[in-house]
Amino acid sequence: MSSQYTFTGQFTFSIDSKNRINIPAPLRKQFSTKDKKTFVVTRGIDQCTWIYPISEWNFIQKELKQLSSLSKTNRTFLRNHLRHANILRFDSQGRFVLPQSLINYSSIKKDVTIIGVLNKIEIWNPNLLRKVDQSDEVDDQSYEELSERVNI
Amino acid sequence: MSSQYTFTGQFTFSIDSKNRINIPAPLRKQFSTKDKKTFVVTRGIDQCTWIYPISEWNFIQKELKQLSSLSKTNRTFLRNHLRHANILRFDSQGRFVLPQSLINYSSIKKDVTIIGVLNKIEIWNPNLLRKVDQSDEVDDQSYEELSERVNI
DNA sequence: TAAGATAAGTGGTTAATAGTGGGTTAAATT
DNA sequence: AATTTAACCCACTATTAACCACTTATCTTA
Repeated sequence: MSSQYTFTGQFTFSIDSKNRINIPAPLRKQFSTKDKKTFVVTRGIDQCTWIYPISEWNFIQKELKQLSSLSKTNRTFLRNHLRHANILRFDSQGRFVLPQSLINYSSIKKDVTIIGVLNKIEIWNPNLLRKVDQSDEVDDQSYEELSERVNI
Repeated sequence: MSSQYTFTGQFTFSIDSKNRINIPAPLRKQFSTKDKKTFVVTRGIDQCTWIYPISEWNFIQKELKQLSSLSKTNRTFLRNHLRHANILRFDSQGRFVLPQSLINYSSIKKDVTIIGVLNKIEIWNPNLLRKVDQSDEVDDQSYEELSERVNI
């Protein structure tokens, strides 16, 4: 089964004094009525914030339940990327408040770069994104192996 | 399965003060009704802009959806391909506005050369295209390899 | 071949929407 | 009860997209 969501594009917005971030209209428009403006924000694997429409998130959760907690990699992954998950909705203007913990994790200051990556949306500090672009870090071997079994 | 689109030909148009570019009528006419004037513009591999009819792009997307974001290689690849992709429609005059980021990437000034390349359309700065034309001439080895796989 | 008709390319104006800021009220927490 | 937090509402501005209009080119037909 494949996702209904096909987020693409890049947008530069700003976070306001009340820690609200606007979801770019082209992405927001894709939200299906059944998802009722509801989504999950959580830590990305890189130093960014991930946003999943709730139906996508439910699908991922089902996948993750298959993972055995005996593996250290699995435990670490589940710890780092599930416990920071917040279920949120965007307001009538299309905004939501980004939790302080994720602002810290993503090093968000004033400007944010928002990009669509198929079934999820990423929120970046523009400077960090630039850096990651250029670096050629070596893949984490454990995650590489995990990637062959789970599709998130 | 193979594409319904067979774009061919070369056209020289201009981009207007509002960054609009006209899709040449012979190419535009090929758009099927189901694609509803919708297409994706994104970075080409060379220093140009690529246009895919939405149904063509959906093929590509289906492939991309197979890639797990647990792999760093995949994440970087997906990000950099998807964030420059814009879903657009042409207006009642057959034009669309080329996003500023792609104008920069393709070094578009005033004139553009638009060429049909089977299932996609390319938009070039005419001067760059000339340069690439000349430098690409003798790469016999690559063509040799290609000849073993494709029969044209 | 000439003239009219149709389509294509280009330019500009207006109306709608998106992004942003701030204030007010309701809810929750201590 | 007081303070903080979150949801809701209103408003301003800039950008964008829809609309209208004109000119040039191409096609058709007498």
